Amino acid sequence: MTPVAKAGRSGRRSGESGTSDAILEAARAQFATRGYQGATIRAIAADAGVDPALVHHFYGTKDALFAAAMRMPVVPSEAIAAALASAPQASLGTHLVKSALTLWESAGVREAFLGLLRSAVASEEAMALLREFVADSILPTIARAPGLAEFSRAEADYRVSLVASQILGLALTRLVIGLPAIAGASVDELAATVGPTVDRYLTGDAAVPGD
Amino acid sequence: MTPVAKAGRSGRRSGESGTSDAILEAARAQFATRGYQGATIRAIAADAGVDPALVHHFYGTKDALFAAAMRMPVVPSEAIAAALASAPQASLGTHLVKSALTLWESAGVREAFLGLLRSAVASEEAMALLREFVADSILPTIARAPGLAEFSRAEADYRVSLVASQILGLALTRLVIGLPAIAGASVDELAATVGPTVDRYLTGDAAVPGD
DNA sequence: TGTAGATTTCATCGTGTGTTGAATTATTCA
DNA sequence: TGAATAATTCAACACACGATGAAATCTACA
Repeated sequence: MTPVAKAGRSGRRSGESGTSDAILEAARAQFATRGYQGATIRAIAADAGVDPALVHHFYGTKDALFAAAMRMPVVPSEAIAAALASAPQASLGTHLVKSALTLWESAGVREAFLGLLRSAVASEEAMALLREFVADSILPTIARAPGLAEFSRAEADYRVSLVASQILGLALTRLVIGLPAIAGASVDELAATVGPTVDRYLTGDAAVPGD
Repeated sequence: MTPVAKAGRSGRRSGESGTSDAILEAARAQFATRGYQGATIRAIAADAGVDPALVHHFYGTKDALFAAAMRMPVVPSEAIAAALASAPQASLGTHLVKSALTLWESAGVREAFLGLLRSAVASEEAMALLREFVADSILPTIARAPGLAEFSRAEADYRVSLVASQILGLALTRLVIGLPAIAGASVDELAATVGPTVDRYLTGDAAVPGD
C-alpha cells in the first residue's frame, strides 16, 4: 500500500524506482474510491509516496492522469473464464450466476464495483472506456460459452448482452443499492431463480438479432 | 430555470418569494447533474438567483442541503401505476418492460437516472435514501400487479425485487453504459425478449422466499 | 407605532485545490 | 570527464470552495 518511501531531499533517486507506475496505481485506487472530483492530486501523490509535482511531471494534467488510470484493466476477465471452464454441475446459467455472486462476496469487490460505477457515471470519457472494456473484454469471454457458436455474430452479441444486463442488474441491486430482498437472499437462492433466465438468454427461444 | 431574479441590494424582498424551495430545486438539479462534490453551493445559489450565504442560512451545511434535496421524489411512481393500469394487451411482463423503455425515451430521463446513480454512488447516505425510496415507493407499486396477491409478503417482495433487478440492469446497460446490442435494440425487441423473464419472476415457478 | 423576527446581501476568512518554475540529484552516453 | 537528460522535491501562485458575522430590508404582531 505504501510502495515507495518518500525521502527528505530532492533530486533523482538511484536505481529503478517504478514511480510512475506507483502513481498510476494510486490514481486508479483513488479515482475508484472517491470519484473524479473527490480524488485529489495530493492524495494520489501521498499514496504513491511522492511529491504532488511529480504527478504533473509524469502525466501533465489531472484529466490526462484520469484517462491513463482508466486504461488499466480492473475486472479480471480470467475469473469469468475460470468460472466457465470449471465443471458446470447444474445448468450453465445457474453456474454463471453462482460464480458471479460468489466472486462478489470476496473482499473489496463491492468497493471496486462502486468505484467503476462512480468513475463511469462521473464522466462520459470514463463511460466510453468502461463500455469499450465490457464490450471488448467481458462479453467475448461469456460468448465462448458452449451452445452460442451456432448463432450469428449479431444474435450472440444480443444474447450475451442480455445476460450482462441481468447480472449487472443483480450487482446493482445487491451490492450498490442493497435492496433487502436481493441483498438478503443467499447465493444459492438467487442462482436458482436467476439461473434459468440466463439460460434462456443464452440458448433459449425468443432472441431477436438486432439488425 | 431562473426562478428568481437577483436584485442588487440586500434586505428582505416583498411578497412571498418561495426562495427556499427554489434553492432546494436548484440543489437537486445540481447534485443530480454533477454529483455531491461537483455541485457547489455557489452554483446552486446562482441557479436559484440568490446569494450563497442564503443557502447556508436556510439549510446550514452542504451535507444538510444534500440530505434535504435527496428527500424530494424524483421518479414519478404514478407513471408506473399508470403503466400497470393501462390495458395489458400482451403479457404483463412485456407490457411492463415496454412501458419502462418507452418512458426512458422521453427527454431528460437518461440524465435523471444518471444523476440518481451519481448521487447514490457518491455517498452512503444518498444510497440509503435511494434504497428507501425504491423499497417504499417503487416496489409496492409494482407489487400491486395482478397475480401477486396470492403470495406471502416475503415472497412477493423477493419476486418484485427480481423484476427490479432485471429492469434496472436494462437501464444500466442501455442508458448508462450504452452496450451496443442493448442500446441499439428497439423497444419492441427488448420487450419481447425480456418480458417473459419478468413474467416468470412475477408469477412463474422457482421463487424462493427470503428467510 | 414600535419592535422582534424573518429574509436577503456583502465582505471576508481560512483552507485546499490544480498547476508552475526553479533548484537539486542521479543517470546516460559521447 | 563532461554535457544532456531524467527524476525528484520545494516553494509558491491564483483560484474556488464552504462557512461566518454583520448589516440592510421587509413582515408580523402587539
